[in-house]
Amino acid sequence: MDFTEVVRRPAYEQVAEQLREAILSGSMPAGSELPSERELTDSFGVARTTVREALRALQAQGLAIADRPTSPLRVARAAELSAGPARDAFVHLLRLGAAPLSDLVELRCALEGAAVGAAARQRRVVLDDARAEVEVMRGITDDVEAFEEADVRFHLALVAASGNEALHLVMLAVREPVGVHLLASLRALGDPVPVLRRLTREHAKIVEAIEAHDGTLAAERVAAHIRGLYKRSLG
Amino acid sequence: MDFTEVVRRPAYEQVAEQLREAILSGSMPAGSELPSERELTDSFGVARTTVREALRALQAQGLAIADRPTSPLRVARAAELSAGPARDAFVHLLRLGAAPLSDLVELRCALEGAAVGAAARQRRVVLDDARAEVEVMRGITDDVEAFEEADVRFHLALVAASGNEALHLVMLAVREPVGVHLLASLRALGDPVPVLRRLTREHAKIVEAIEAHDGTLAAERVAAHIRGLYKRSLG
DNA sequence: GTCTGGCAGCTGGTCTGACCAACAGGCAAG
DNA sequence: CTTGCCTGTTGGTCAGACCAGCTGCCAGAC
Repeated sequence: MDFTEVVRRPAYEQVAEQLREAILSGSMPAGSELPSERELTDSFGVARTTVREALRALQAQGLAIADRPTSPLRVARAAELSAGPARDAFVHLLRLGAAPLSDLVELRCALEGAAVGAAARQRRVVLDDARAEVEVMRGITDDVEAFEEADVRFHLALVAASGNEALHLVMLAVREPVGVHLLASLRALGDPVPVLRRLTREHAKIVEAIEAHDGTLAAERVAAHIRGLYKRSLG
Repeated sequence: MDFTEVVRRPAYEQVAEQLREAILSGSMPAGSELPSERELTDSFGVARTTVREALRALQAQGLAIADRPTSPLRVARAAELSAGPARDAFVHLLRLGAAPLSDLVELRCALEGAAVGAAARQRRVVLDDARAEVEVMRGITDDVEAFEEADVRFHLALVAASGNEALHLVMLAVREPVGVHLLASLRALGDPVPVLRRLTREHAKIVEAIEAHDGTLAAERVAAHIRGLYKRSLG
């Protein structure tokens, strides 16, 4: 006889599973409201506490969203999913992974290199946001905090221009821990002005390469730019 | 007067937030057990139902894990995060249509390209695992399932050879959602034998390039290999 | 001595029933 | 037509209870 191990799945998990499948399969349209907790209690034949635990799980995964507290949950739309918990998953991953800064920088180079390559391949690239941030940076002289913020927006705009949501997601997650170190490096500079000027020029050059649809050149420039940024931190 | 909107955060969310921060900050080491629900009830001064809702959220995010049902929760390890919620995030993204498969393939190219590049730069590369998998694939004729499994191990070995933990973690998450489509493509083949042969040769060529410390060539070969794999799926 | 059985005290899983605050709608008095 | 109240619904929270499964201890049987 070969017996098979007994499986015990908690009720809240089964409830969550069914709801999850209903959402992902599209039988509950994005944006529509979920049934009230008391209704679900009847539908599944479990107590409200059980239903609530299932809902908390769905909420944490970003498949269900509460616009305001105390308002009924809605099925998440695609865009909301990537903006919220999906990004958190990678933020948590990188924080718990405790990867050294050099690894994160390497990862960032790979992501952004691929992003600008993809952006350059597009027939019509939307780079308005990126260009706008370059202008912002041109207007900054020695305010490293403001510069760093513009820098974040610039690089995210680059990745957004690629139109690749997966790249964008991971980029969002990796940008944060790495940005902290950048800011520290900039702050440690005696005279930040020439450095900020140089970085701004590099940004402009990257945009130029993408506009010229030269993906290889753009990728090279991005990689050089990023590695240069963290050279000091990495020693 | 400029008033600021009143913020109301549910108790379960605040409990989850505190626990999450404790986990991510490392004050609860990975693998260690969380306090029992009744202890947390006392610590936070809330009812057990509230604590449980917070725990369900952490569990859904993958930060807390129950080995068996009815066993106390433990703090997750990084690898478990990439295998769990981060992977699910991609799966949900795909199913909800927030990102096409081609985006994930593109991401995978970027990650693996960077990985083999980094591996080639190392003075002494450890490619034994990758080579072993190539041998396994050489021994397979038409068993696509076994081939796919060896393929997974091969590509993970490549990324592991780069020594970059961040790349590895993200790769773990993206590999499976993408692998499902690969398997479907292979199954759809009338005669898989010549295809598997070709893929095996490509794998061997990639290993060769890394051993020759030619990162550029290795990256090119990896990218071509991966894109070729999914050409059918992408149409 | 070792092994067995059973008890006691944990844990998580679930339920019941209750109360409150916030919101939406209807309805009546101004 | 507005104001204001009343009511029913929703989510948020609580207290208390019970069960099932696990763990460790200890006494009795061999």
